[in-house]
Amino acid sequence: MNSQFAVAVHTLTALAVSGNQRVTSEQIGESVNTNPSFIRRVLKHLRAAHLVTSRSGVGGGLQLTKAPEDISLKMVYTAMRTTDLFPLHTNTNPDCPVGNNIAPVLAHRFADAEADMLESLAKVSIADIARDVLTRYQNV
Amino acid sequence: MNSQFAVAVHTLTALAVSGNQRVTSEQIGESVNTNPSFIRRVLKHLRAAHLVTSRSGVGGGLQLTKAPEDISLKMVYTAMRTTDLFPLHTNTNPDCPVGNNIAPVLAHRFADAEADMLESLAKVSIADIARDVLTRYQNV
DNA sequence: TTATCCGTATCTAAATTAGATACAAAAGGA
DNA sequence: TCCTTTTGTATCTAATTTAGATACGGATAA
Repeated sequence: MNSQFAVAVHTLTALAVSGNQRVTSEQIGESVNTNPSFIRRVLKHLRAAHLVTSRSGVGGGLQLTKAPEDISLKMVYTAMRTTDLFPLHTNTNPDCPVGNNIAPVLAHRFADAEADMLESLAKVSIADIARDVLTRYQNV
Repeated sequence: MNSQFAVAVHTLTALAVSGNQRVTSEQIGESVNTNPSFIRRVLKHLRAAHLVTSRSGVGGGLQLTKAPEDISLKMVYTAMRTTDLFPLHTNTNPDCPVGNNIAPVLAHRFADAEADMLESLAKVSIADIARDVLTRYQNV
């Protein structure tokens, strides 16, 4: 169960809710209920995608590089993505008409489905998530 | 790498290409390049979804229950699905506004994205895959 | 100079995945 | 009736993935 995409969204949402205050990976870890090291491993991807910046030392921590409205879940998914959404089987039999040709056919169709999924994620921003979370919080 | 969805599509495509002839799990296993037992584990899901029937003994094997045009990749995905497309992290901190409310918010948004992905898969049938495979085969 | 905090590496335990084998039961043919 | 084929399922193992845990050098500010 690879929950890193969910953890990444959680992290960015926590940053959004915190306004412009710096937040440490330890604080995020407390909210996610995991260790700071795991959070920092997730942050590695978010930093590479220029969604957050981080600073060492006293008063350091994390900050969003853009407004929450300008960070879509598509950006987050793309940043965190390490494997295919629909993994292919490999080493199919080249002596079989199906085995020899199925891989590129599936790759193409699966890519289409993944692209459609990304379009769906593109419509949701971290600001949307933060608003949903805060609305739920205030209604309890 | 959970390739069972790909293997399931491969299996159904092989059945479609074989017309109405019965095919054994050993033959499918040769095409996929895996052991018959694994194929039969995949078939368990396809049988439960009424996409194939199987018969023991001499001349036994597998058969589609519908025309390939009437089997969508959405049906196959749904049949094979055992885990969420976007796994959630659990045990988030209930004392944090974000930790206490993020799970249902993400579940809702992720479900939307998964539904859009399924709509995409619904547009592709096993007949489409079989046609693509045979076209590729004949053009080599 | 000291206390934080990040970035990264490493180790471990748990879970998942698929390969391999085995065998009872079903089903058809001799 | 007996034999062969094939399924359905169980079990075991090895490889891989995932996340928890710890550690530590380097950056940063007080």
